[in-house]
Amino acid sequence: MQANADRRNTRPGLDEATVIRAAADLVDAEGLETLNLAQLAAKLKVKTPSLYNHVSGLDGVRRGLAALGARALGERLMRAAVGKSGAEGVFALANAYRAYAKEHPGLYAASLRVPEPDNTDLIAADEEILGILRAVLAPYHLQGDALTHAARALRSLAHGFVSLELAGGFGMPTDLDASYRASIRMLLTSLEYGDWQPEHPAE
Amino acid sequence: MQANADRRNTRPGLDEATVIRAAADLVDAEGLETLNLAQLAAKLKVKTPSLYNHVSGLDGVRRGLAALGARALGERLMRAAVGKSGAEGVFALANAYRAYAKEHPGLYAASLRVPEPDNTDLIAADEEILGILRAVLAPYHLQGDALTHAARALRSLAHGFVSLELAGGFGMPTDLDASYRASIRMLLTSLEYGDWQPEHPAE
DNA sequence: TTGATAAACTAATGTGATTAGCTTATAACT
DNA sequence: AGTTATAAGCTAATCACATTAGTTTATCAA
Repeated sequence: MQANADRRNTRPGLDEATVIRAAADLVDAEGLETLNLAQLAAKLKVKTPSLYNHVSGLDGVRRGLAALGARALGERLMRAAVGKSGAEGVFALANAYRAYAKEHPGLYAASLRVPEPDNTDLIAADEEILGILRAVLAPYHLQGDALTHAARALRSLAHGFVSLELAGGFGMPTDLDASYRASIRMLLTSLEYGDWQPEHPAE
Repeated sequence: MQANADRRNTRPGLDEATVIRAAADLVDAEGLETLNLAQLAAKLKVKTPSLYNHVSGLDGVRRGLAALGARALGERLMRAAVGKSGAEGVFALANAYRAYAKEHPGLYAASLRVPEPDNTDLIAADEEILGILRAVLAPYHLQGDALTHAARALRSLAHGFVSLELAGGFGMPTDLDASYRASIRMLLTSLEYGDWQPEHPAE
């Protein structure tokens, strides 16, 4: 029973994590939409039905990708933001967000699906991302719901920019790095200026 | 030749616009991902292969949806922004953007695909949207690339917020309308404050 | 009335997901 | 060492859907 606690399985067998990781490589290289089990099985040197021993079909793979993608993004943001505060922290966060999405476009897209209530991994990872944003914004001493509003604005801006960039939605050739920097700076200016809140903090 | 100019065709025949419109209804009701030709054909009381007389398969439908969606969004924005300027115009635009995306989630999502160079309708519609944004931001007298940066920031914020909202990406229950309003106001505050530009306008 | 055209249809093919049921390597236990 | 249960793999079959080929037929122009 507990004999297997300290030993690697010698069978060339797969497990769920391996399948999901392989799928992640595929979607980053080929796109999320064209993901299919035949290609995934071939990459793992296995026949398609064998995958069902480890994941619940194609949708199970997608659920796993969502959780993995959100977790990886969270780790990346955490690493970028640790030890930084204020404007420096916000810029570091925003740059890490964009860099991650561009390095892992398929996995990033996969993480944006509506979370099923039973996908607790995904939900937890989403909450951690939100927590990091809030932590970086903490120095601005936002009152009440203002911190939530600001965190949502920052996430929306980062996600929206990257998502439009990847979708080719910015027609013009004007430098995208400069636009992103400027966009983040606009948000920061408001936070520093402090006068954007409708219901002004009581005191 | 010109005998048909003033008369409706009595055959129950379809045309491309009718097919795309029916597809638009479907994707708004059922989602973009699950769109399929069998369902679309059934809705039009026709067998699946008959659709190929009017559109180039499923991908042709998707291309048509992208163009229709972008055009409809542009019209909506235009109607919302006409006659308004400054902060009022920006809010009207942002609210119209969000309302449109929530009323037509499938069509909105369809409009975000990477535009093929030959999809001139889509490209033109995208440019018109950008033009409306720039027009509404004109009163802020932004110099050089700053107008482009601001337009991109506004689009990114609106798209990002709505897209995350539709994807269930905001876990918390805090009022979404208030967050959206606050996010837009942050952008506006920067525009009015004016001090967010790195390369400050020369004069 | 007749012939051309376009739009519909049926039939067939291919890809991909999924399920059922069989086979066998591995690990636990004698 | 031998036995057995389990889990992981496999083949075969089914179903849904997209797409193409080839046929039929309604409409329009002569």
